[in-house]
Amino acid sequence: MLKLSRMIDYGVVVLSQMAHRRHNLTTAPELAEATGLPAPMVSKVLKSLARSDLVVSHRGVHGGYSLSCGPDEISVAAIVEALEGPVALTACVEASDAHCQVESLCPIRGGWEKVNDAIRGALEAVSLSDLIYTSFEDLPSLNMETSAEVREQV
Amino acid sequence: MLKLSRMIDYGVVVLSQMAHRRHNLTTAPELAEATGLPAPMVSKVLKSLARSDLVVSHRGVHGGYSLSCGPDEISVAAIVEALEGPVALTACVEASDAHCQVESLCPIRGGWEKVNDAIRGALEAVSLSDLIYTSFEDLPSLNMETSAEVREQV
DNA sequence: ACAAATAGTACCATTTAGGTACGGATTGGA
DNA sequence: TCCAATCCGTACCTAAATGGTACTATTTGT
Repeated sequence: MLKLSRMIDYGVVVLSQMAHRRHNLTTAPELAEATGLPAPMVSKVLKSLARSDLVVSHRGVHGGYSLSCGPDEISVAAIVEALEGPVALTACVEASDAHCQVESLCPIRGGWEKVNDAIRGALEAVSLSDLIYTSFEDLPSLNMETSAEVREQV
Repeated sequence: MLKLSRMIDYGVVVLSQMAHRRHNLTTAPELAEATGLPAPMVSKVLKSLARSDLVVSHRGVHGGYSLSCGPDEISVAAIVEALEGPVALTACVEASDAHCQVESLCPIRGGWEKVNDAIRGALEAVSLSDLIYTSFEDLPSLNMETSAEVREQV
């Protein structure tokens, strides 16, 4: 579970890159170049981030994007919400409604809220800078195979 | 994000149903009938749950399934792991490896571990009984439309 | 021996996500 | 005034994951 979409992955990478150039306007192609991600994807991600005001866009000839605030003020929850909508879990099984009433015990109803809150809290507690400033040393170099595996069953 | 799969949804519903009949052996068809879920799905879910020892299976004529322990001992994390594998988030973007080194700043690497831990902790903190024993009153009745919507952008 | 149950596997169909392409809008400069 | 660089929005396509079904084998009580 929790296979977070590539969009979020991209989003974090891009935002991290921007954090290094804070307050410097950077264009989408530049960020694509710097991160090695496909340019259209970077563009797409930045648009979404701009819609949620995590980054500020400047149109026109010398336009570009810049972070709207410091990386410690951006929570992972905010990034996720910008790119995939509100953080929440499914509520109840579709067909179960009728049976909940008839059988008098589809006991779930709203119980997921607790899980939602727990997860939302967890994501809000981690900031972009938490992700960035992690020990760079002693981390195994990832190659395409391993990271693909890790991505599995997430 | 966090659109939890229907398998997990089913799993929780089935486990909840079983919790009401604790220590009573119940067959997969019975559970399907009681929950209103498609029988093959219930069967599938139970098989997975049995593989992870969340339920105990008894084969043969008067066989069936029963919970292996109390609903307060089953965490949501355990259910998720039984049905979808280990709880973890993607590590890094595939193509970024080369660039991480070359550009010297794909700063993420392992930063996700913090998020993983936070989420895993959140899921482990909520038990099946937490999901079950929630105020039944004053919960809006869900119909197929609304629950489908809720499921969106989870 | 038979029937009721779980176990396992393979398979299909639909949805969703990743990714691309294109045309429009905005702005600064030649 | 026009052009070029940039962001914006939408639509579209392909590929993979998911939801769901079917079938066969295995176990076990009567």
